[in-house]
Amino acid sequence: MKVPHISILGHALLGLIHQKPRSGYDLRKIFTETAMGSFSNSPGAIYPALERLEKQGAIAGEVVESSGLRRRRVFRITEPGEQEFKQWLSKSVTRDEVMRGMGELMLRFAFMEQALGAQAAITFLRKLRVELNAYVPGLKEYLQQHGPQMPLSGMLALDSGIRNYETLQQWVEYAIQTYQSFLATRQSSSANHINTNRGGQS
Amino acid sequence: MKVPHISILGHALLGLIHQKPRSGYDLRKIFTETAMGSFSNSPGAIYPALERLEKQGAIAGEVVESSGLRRRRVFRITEPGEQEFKQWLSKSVTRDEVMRGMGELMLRFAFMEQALGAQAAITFLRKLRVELNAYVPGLKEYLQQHGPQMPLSGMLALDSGIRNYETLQQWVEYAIQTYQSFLATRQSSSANHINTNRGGQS
DNA sequence: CATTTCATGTAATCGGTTACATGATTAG
DNA sequence: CTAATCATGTAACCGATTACATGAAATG
Repeated sequence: MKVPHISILGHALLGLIHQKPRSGYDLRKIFTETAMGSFSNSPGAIYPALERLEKQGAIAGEVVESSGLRRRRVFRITEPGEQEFKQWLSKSVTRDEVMRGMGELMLRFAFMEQALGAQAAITFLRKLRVELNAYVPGLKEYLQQHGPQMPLSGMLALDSGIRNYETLQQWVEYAIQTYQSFLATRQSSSANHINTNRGGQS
Repeated sequence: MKVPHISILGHALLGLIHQKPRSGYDLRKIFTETAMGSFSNSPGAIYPALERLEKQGAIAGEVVESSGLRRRRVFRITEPGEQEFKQWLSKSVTRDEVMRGMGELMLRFAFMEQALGAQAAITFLRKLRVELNAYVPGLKEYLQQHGPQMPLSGMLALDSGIRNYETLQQWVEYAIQTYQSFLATRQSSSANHINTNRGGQS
């Protein structure tokens, strides 16, 4: 009921549990073995985080004694948890978030399609494009003005950050196009015979 | 004397104070107004961090009553502090650091030239190049293998991360070349007139 | 004279790190 | 039988966030 605040790690866990029920050990493995390695895989981070989510009613754990293995607590997402998760995903892209680093934004995006659909992902990308276009020129201007008075390594470090944002701008264009042709392909099974799925959300 | 551990924020503060003596307010302004906006500018983060550094003997504060303004505590770096700072800068680039994100690595690099000289910066970049070249192919392979089974947004998010690393690889090449011609220019006040870049080392 | 800016702090809380503890099950 | 892996926890510590407090000097 009461969902006071959930950390980034908490939302990562929530998102993975939203995909399908998982145990703490499953989640740890994901953080150690997949590309989600930026999150802590330490039990001292994950188990307390799961406890908090459970206490908040966002997930529910059930002890499972599957075939020989040690008892596992498998968590599934609850209704309030799913609501909170979707609300988190629905948050608009702010300039501030873009400035402080893309970590949480990318996490949101990565979960977005499954939970909210492709259209939401496109909307997200469009807003991200707007914010990037508004933010990046100022960064470049800052480099041009202050660069010459900075030590070379400072200037280069700043340049690296700017290059990352420019790469991100290119990626956003690519991602939008990818999604649009993805949607086009989906709905163009109409023409004359198959019509695989008529009622995807538009 | 005892320097048990210093956080990233602590090292950022230490580096800025190493450049020249600064007050807490100066440091806060840097974090709010310059491109170092990824660090917390909140007094509840900075003043306690400064206290810790002072207690550890890495910096020393002196109250200054300059012309009309309110009293300020201006911190300067101490000998042990400078030693610790340079040791931190001298840490080698590890695969693990590269994987968990470039934040601290870039901070180190940004301060490196002033504190350790251009040669150290080049050495750092070369090691970073090695680690990137060792890490990135695995990421791309991971995407190729698992991408098709991932939701599109997950795949794109991973692609964004890979693009960032590729951009970083390009940046490293650029940065190495920039430093090499910088050094060449410096030492070429010998020949007879211009000789802009003779011998980058290969 | 009131508001803004300069400047430094403190207290509550919370989440992550590190390290340790435990016990069951499978593999060699 | 012993080691490795599966699996879940706990406790101490520490640092960051948030929000509040204070007070002096400059600005209008």
